[in-house]
Amino acid sequence: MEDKQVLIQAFKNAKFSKNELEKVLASFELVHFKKGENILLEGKTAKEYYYVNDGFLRSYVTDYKGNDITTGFYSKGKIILDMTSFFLKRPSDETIETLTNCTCWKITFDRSQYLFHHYESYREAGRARLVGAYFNLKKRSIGIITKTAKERYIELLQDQPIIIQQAPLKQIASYLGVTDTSLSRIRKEITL
Amino acid sequence: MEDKQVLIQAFKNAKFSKNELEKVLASFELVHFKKGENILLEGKTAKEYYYVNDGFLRSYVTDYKGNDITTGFYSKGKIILDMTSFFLKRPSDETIETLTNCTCWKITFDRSQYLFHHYESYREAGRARLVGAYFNLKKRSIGIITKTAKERYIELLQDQPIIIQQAPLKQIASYLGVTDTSLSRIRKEITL
DNA sequence: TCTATTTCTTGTCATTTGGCAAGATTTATC
DNA sequence: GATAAATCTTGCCAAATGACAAGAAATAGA
Repeated sequence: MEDKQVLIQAFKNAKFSKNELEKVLASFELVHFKKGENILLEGKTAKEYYYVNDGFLRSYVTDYKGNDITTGFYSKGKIILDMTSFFLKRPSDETIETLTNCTCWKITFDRSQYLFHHYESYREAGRARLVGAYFNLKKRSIGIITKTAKERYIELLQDQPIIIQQAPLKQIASYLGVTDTSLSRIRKEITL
Repeated sequence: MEDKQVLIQAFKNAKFSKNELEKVLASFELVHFKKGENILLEGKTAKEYYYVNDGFLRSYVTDYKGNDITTGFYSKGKIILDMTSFFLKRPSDETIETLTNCTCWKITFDRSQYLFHHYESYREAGRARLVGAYFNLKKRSIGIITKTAKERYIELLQDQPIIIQQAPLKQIASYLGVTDTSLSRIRKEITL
């Protein structure tokens, strides 16, 4: 049974009429992914975006030394959208992979674009989401500058414990901007 | 004489009709600031945004230790827009100050909002700008994680020499995420 | 021009974090 | 359940960066 609770929640702040909300919800299609699949590959252009219905995913980039840096984790209700690739139609610089079996609500660029230009509420919601993503990223980069690795880890533990629980240490480490060795020591120190 | 070259340049990729472009350009007003003025203050809500016509500015936040962290520098042609405050109507967490006498093209929220909802090209341009800002910020935070302070400094020197030339060392240092002491040493090392 | 103030440099030393490698532990596969 | 593979921990030492303070240099005001 398709329960669109995740989507309803995602748009709960948008000021849609009943009819508009239905049009928006009807624009999403449920898709399944197996653990280990890439739902977006570096170099490909994103032609859709998703909301996580169930499962756990991450996005990462490969730096000039060949290391992969995790740029985000996504759990139920989170949006999966490589904005740069999706909106600017450029090859993505990141890969998005499933860490578990997943189901996601998918919407295509064309459909999203249609909604964006025809429904004021949809574009307000979209803009707010974009701005929110920018805000979070800014907060995170200031954190990298002003806080120690330990402080950042504790903050992540408090704000998004699901990441600590589900993701492997190495991926959490690169997400926090430390080596896995260091993160292992930080963990030890904290649980003492 | 009011030469709107800066604005024309800023919207050069937008697909405006001649009439639309004129409407957009007419929405901006030239304002003057003296060196040392705050054009946005932490805690206040941004009710307008700007394009720099002439001069040099920076934005900064104050971290939990009381240090100010420079989050951006703005020279001719650059947009000055605290997105979070402007779009979400929230008190700003940053202050924007002029580092020289400045002239800027100003547009109000209400006017921008009008254009956004009435002109498809304006909202496409706005979205592209937002996505571009997100992309730059992401690139910068990945840089903080993967590169040494020296590498980041060299990169800044190549990409935006105007910042190195115009801003005081301490502000560049916090922008790069290092102490002023370290940056001073990095400079020395490079010019050897 | 002459102070006063701010900015920048430099020395010394401490702290944080990284790099590498070995071993322990957990997880996957047959 | 046994083996292989991946993940995590730990020890050792090196490199990067920070903290503090003193002095030099540049800049701003009077």
